[in-house]
Amino acid sequence: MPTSHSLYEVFLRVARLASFTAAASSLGYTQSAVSRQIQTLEDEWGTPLFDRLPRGVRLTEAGRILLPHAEAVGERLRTARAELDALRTLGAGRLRIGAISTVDAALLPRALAAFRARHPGVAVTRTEGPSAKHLALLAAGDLDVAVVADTSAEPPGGCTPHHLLDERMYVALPSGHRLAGRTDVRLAELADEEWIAADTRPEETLMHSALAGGFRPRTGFVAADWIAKQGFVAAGLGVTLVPALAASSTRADLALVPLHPDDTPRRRVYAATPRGIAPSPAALAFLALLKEAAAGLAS
Amino acid sequence: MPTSHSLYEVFLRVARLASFTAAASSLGYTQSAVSRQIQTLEDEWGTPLFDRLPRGVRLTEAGRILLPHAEAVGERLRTARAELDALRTLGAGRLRIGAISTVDAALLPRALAAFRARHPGVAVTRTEGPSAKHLALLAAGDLDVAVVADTSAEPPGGCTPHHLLDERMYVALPSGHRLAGRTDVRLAELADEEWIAADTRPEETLMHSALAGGFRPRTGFVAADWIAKQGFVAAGLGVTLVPALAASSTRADLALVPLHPDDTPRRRVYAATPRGIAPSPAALAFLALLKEAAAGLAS
DNA sequence: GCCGACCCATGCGACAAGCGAATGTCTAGC
DNA sequence: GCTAGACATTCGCTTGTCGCATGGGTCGGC
Repeated sequence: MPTSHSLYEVFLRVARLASFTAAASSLGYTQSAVSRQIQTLEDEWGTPLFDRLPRGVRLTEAGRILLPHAEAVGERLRTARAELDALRTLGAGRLRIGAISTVDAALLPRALAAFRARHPGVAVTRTEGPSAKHLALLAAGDLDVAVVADTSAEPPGGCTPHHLLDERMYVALPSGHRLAGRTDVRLAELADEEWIAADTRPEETLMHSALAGGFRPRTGFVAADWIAKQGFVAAGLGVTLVPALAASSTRADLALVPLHPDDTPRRRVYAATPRGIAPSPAALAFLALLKEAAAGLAS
Repeated sequence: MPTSHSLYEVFLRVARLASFTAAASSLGYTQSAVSRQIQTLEDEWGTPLFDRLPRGVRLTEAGRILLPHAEAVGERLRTARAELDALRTLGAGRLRIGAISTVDAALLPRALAAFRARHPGVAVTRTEGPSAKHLALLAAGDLDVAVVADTSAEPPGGCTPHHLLDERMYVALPSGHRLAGRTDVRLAELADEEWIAADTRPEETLMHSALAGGFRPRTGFVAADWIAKQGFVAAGLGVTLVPALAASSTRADLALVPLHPDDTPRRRVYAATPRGIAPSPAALAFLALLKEAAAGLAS
């Protein structure tokens, strides 16, 4: 409720105390102020609300009709205040998260578990998909937080990035591959391989950061799904890139060889929030937990 | 609803139109006024309610929470307005009537019937009893209209009188009484009779206006109820006064002889309303119907 | 790539509303 | 009749609110 009492609060107090003077001192006003506030209210409603008696006031018929409505209004505003307080203290509200699938291995579940434990009142929804789609949803206001990686060189237009971690990249090879035992590998050594990628255009895939070095992969099969990619590689149909976050959840019959650090920059994984508008309390809290989880994974 | 739009109406309009500028022109304000009104509201609630976008505004989480409450408040006030309008046009409200029993013969029923026919929405309650009791109820605010007669000399303190009619008085005699056939009768001729009255003190009874002439009645049996009085008179136990309004509902074995006009002033029957406070619309309408009914009876 | 259109925020001056203090008016009770 | 209590009213003054004009920012067209 507003700190300066509304006309209806004054009305309710006067009705309860049956006196302008008592209501005034009870609300910290002078009697003349209350007198004029009630008069204002009576002008607004076009009818007297109180009978003025020599020993105080009494509700008129019209005032008696208005009374329950004024009480209901006050009650409504009090309820709204309570709900907004709950929102502020993360006892209520909603949080719409979008994330790319590779962060689902450990980063996102960890942050989500912590968030739900601390703020069970917040309704969390989560969507999965590529980075570009989530950034678009974010800009349209249909998402509160997006956890994405810079796959293409696009800067986060319309979004504020919050860096989480840089992850190195691995190459997934069939277990019998000639390079399977290496401690690291250069892209040049893989120039003859066929690559399993999510898109025919390498700019749209995990390869994009490698393109700067002049490397042009030969795209073989196209598979967006993670399981499918692994299947193709295991069957000896090609090789593919694996970000570090997904390394722990690769099938056992694949060999993961780290890419040489000079060949490709680490992939930046970050959370994005809409730019220009203040993140909700829930989004801020979730961001903090994400950074915590990222720090835990990096160590 | 107030003619100057409340902050909540502005809030609702902005939420609906998703634009300060559109809401402003829609409400007859300038954009800056709406901007600052929303800002005031946000200060009051301690949280932003709208995200400012380049192409308008959008509700924040907090605004989305507040929205249904603001709508409910507006709806409540609209309902209250409708009910007060109904009260003004006599489509609702209540009317508490008090009346002495003699007006129940014709005056009150006639007015009541007309009132209920015209204003069926008004809840009418009615109490019966002596004039003094009703005037007290009126002053205490427990009655809207009292239909009374000036039995004792008391002036209507704290009440505004509305004259209805002056009625002449009759003497009720046993049918075999020596004066039963007269066209009128003087009090002096009844000096030896025993009087049936509502009280041992003649000042409190119908006799009071006759006391001014020096007449001192001999009070016999005391009976407040009208049926009882008639019974005593019919049994030859005394005589009693009958006001004109009750004349038509006397039992057939009594003789009614008009009192000589010089002996007693006509009894004033009037409706009283609380003094100093405005009568409700229902009370005013009922007063008018009472006067109509009184005029009809007088003719 | 620059410019104009659109939208919201803000500074400014003017006006009106709201406040407190003091005074007036009415009623009840002694 | 006079005092006490309660609401109405008057008077200055503070405060808030409005309209107008301006500034900052983004989006779309040339």
